[in-house]
Amino acid sequence: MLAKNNSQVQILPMKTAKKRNSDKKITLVDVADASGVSAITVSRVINQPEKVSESLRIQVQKAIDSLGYIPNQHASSLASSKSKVIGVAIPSLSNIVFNEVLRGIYDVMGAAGYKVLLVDTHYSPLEEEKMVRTLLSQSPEGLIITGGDQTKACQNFLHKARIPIVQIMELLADPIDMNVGFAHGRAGFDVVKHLLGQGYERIGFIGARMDPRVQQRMQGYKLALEQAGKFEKSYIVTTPEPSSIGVGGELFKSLMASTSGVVDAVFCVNDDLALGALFEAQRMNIRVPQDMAICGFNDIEAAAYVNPSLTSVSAGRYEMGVKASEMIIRVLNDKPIESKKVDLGYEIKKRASTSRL
Amino acid sequence: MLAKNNSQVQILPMKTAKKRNSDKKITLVDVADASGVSAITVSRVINQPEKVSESLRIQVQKAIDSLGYIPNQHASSLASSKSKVIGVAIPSLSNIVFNEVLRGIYDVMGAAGYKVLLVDTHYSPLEEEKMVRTLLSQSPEGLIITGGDQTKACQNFLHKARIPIVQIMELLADPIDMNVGFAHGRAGFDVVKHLLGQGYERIGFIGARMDPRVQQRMQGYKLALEQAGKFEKSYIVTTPEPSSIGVGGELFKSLMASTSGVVDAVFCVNDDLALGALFEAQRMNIRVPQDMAICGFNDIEAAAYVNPSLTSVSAGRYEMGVKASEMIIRVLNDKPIESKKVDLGYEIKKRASTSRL
DNA sequence: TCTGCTTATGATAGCGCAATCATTGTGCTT
DNA sequence: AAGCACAATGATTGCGCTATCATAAGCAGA
Repeated sequence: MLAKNNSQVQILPMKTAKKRNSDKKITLVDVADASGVSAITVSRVINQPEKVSESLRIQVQKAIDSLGYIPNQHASSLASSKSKVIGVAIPSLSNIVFNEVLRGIYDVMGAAGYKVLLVDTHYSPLEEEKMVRTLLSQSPEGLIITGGDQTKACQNFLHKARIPIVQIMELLADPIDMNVGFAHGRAGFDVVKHLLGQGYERIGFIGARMDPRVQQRMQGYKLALEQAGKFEKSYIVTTPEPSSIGVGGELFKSLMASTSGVVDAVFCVNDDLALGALFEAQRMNIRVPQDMAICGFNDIEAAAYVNPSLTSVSAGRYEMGVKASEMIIRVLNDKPIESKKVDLGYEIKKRASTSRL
Repeated sequence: MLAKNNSQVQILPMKTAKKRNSDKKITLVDVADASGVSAITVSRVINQPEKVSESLRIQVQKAIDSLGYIPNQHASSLASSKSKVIGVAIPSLSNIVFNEVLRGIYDVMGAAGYKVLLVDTHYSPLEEEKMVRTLLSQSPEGLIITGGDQTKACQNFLHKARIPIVQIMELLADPIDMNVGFAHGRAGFDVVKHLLGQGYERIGFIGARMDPRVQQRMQGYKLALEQAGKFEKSYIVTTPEPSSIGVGGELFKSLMASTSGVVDAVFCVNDDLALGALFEAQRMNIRVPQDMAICGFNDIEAAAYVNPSLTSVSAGRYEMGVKASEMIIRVLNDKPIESKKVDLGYEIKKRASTSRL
């Protein structure tokens, strides 16, 4: 640091130092200078190459490559008010259910040139409000959020944002904007009907986390059993903890204990719990499906392969991500969408674990 | 502050029109006007509240709330060259292994006020290069990327970025900056040693996707068997397809067929494959562990609960995300880090599926 | 009373880019 | 040859915010 005379004009120690003093960030103007054109032309080469003559385009591209120029998205977004960002809020990163949804979102959004800013709300509306603020501060062009459990303030922000928003997972009576999901309550109802149809009589319920979707499934379960005159409150075992295979096993044990083993079927609100129950049943030497039916939810891959294979409710989660993304993109491109509400439906995959007939 | 006749004191057209014409976006200046202070003061209330007197702070905060002001991060980042964004590149969203890592990253980064911009490279260095450009264009303050398989151009970009970068998952001889992972080769080696120690003699290998980490595990497998004089090329079955339980079952079947069933143990490069093999073995009436040992990798939750429980290699994936994040944050705060390379180690969880003794 | 110091607030400029409008050049029509 | 349309390129401006420096006000010590 010897020759710090003034600041600028100092001669570099070695003439050889041809390589750029690669310290400061390279900007559009640097590229423009290097290729002898104006800044705006460089901008065009990047964003609307068809508007620049081929010779210039190549010339500029060469400068871009050799300088290793990477555009500053913040400046670009600020100037153009286009961020190419889509915000996504999910309640849990660990819940594999959202993986599939995310895959759908990333596949479609990625292909359309959008970045995805993903936040985790930890199943908390307050956290969600905070996260939505974070998302909105990035001026996203669209938003995908989970469920309809937003705080009042959050709803306000969302309405004000004036961007396409899709609420996913469940069907909402009064969506903020668009909505893609399926009817969890009905699915729970149908599961019980299926179990009853297979001749099971005393159907238990195992739930964890108890988020709004899970509650809806439970309501469906309850309704079906009440209609059949077979509802028994003590057959329900739940925990606010996050669900897991381990928790499923524990809840199954405690259900068996508290009901003296009279229960002959369990509806588990997701496949983790169901696998836990199944494995635990095996350890307890309870035969599935002869003495005990077990039904899960989500139809994760293991359900089809475990022995006995596990009945579960399948609901195109990947498609949900795809659909939500497509709707946003259509709106952004001023194309019409068929409907603001999309019911993706579900299917009960009837497998060995509930098949006594 | 009185004499500001010029711009301030104008009377609103309608006394009644109290509610903002909520159309245009609300900016810092709007808040400043509404609360009768300068823009910079509003900025301070948001970013360095301790520098503003309490009375003003409250006054401004009130205006912020009532207007529903949300700062524009692009403008902020542009002006301050601080984005509060951390870029993360993983090779696959569907692979649950990365879920745990991501959780670690989100937990730490979220708590420290950083946003996470997550991209999926689909196990392709070319795709990764593109994605890294995308990440860099957001001027992230740090980067977490997977493995060491970057293209030359990508490495260039990364070096030029002059931000803290952590390469995760595997241990690298020559990391770009920092590195957190564990030795996959050694883990594969140790698995085979364990199987040999249990008296298994003809140890097969099942692999899918065959990314660099998987290759390393395979090398370890090979080395250990060669040292024992028991390596048999035909015992290796792999596919470039992504791994899944289904694929695991298929590969197991084809291994059994091609080796006429002489193999008495399989090392599966991950737990999906191992579960697939296990379930398939059950269907084929092959007794595990008596006639066949099965070992997985990653130690997903199911491994501990399935019957028989599955031996697997556990490797603190959540901790990997946490550690990588913490290192970046330390560097960003000019705090020293113990080492640029961190070996998180691994542990073979010895369970029933490989226990013949 | 003045100096000097600290704290609270403001004015100005500029971050890097694209929207907008202006300018130039080219070929075509009449 | 004049007029015109259109394509290719450039100059200027401002997006919304913060860094930087300037200013005002308050107060201790002499």
